[in-house]
Amino acid sequence: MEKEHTCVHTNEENVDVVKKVKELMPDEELLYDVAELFKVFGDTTRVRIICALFESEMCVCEIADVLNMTQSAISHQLRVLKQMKLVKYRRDGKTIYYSLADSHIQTIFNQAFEHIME
Amino acid sequence: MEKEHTCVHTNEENVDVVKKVKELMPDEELLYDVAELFKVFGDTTRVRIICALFESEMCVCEIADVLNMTQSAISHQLRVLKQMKLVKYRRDGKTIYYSLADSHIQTIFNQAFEHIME
DNA sequence: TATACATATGAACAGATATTCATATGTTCA
DNA sequence: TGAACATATGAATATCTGTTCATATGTATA
Repeated sequence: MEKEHTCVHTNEENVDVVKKVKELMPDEELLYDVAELFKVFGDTTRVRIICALFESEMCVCEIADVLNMTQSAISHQLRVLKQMKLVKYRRDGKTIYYSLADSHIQTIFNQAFEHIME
Repeated sequence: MEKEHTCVHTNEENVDVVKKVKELMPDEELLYDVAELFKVFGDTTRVRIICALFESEMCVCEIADVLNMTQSAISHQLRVLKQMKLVKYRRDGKTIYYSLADSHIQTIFNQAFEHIME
């Protein structure tokens, strides 16, 4: 059984609008994943890490230096970025170099910058 | 005075990398604003609202119906979207119709979908 | 193999945030 | 003007999340 409508409005002619939009909505799972992805972008530290990596691949301690933050804090955030497949890494001796994994990221950020500029 | 370096690494030849990236980083304020914008996208309810509005302008109660949520919850989130200038609205009698304010939003979401699809 | 270096991780605390409930504001129409 | 409808909002609560601190893991070198 359906939940009752929130207003009279949707009980009349516009029922089809609601119905149509419901049908056109992407899968719940995809919507959830999108929100999860943006959640990762929704933190100043991670945004700064990503913007730093736009310029050059770097090791954890270099990133920490650029952002003037703790190695631990950076490492925790890199883990999040790694889980989301937003960064990749390569090992060179003791050092691990991180870089961006995906070209979509740049596009997304550019659009975000443009939205803010307006 | 500068904070000490996190590792030996950055005390040697790569100091310039750190220095160069530091210079190229966007302003702190812009980075903060970007994070704030993505924070807004980082919630399932708001993502669902936005995706619903991709299809058609709707009033608050219609959105509530589409998402099967409380009018109050939707109204709170619309306020957030309004503050970020992501939605605009028009009044028609008692009813207020919301729609998306910006074409960048669609681009950002499309790129996000593409990233997830991979 | 012992030591130093680079990175990762677990637990804990503090701060942020989404929903609910109750109610206020604003609009239409009889 | 009063009743009904549509939307907005304040306070409270429960949940989530980022940093710190301590420490563990992994690698190179003397």
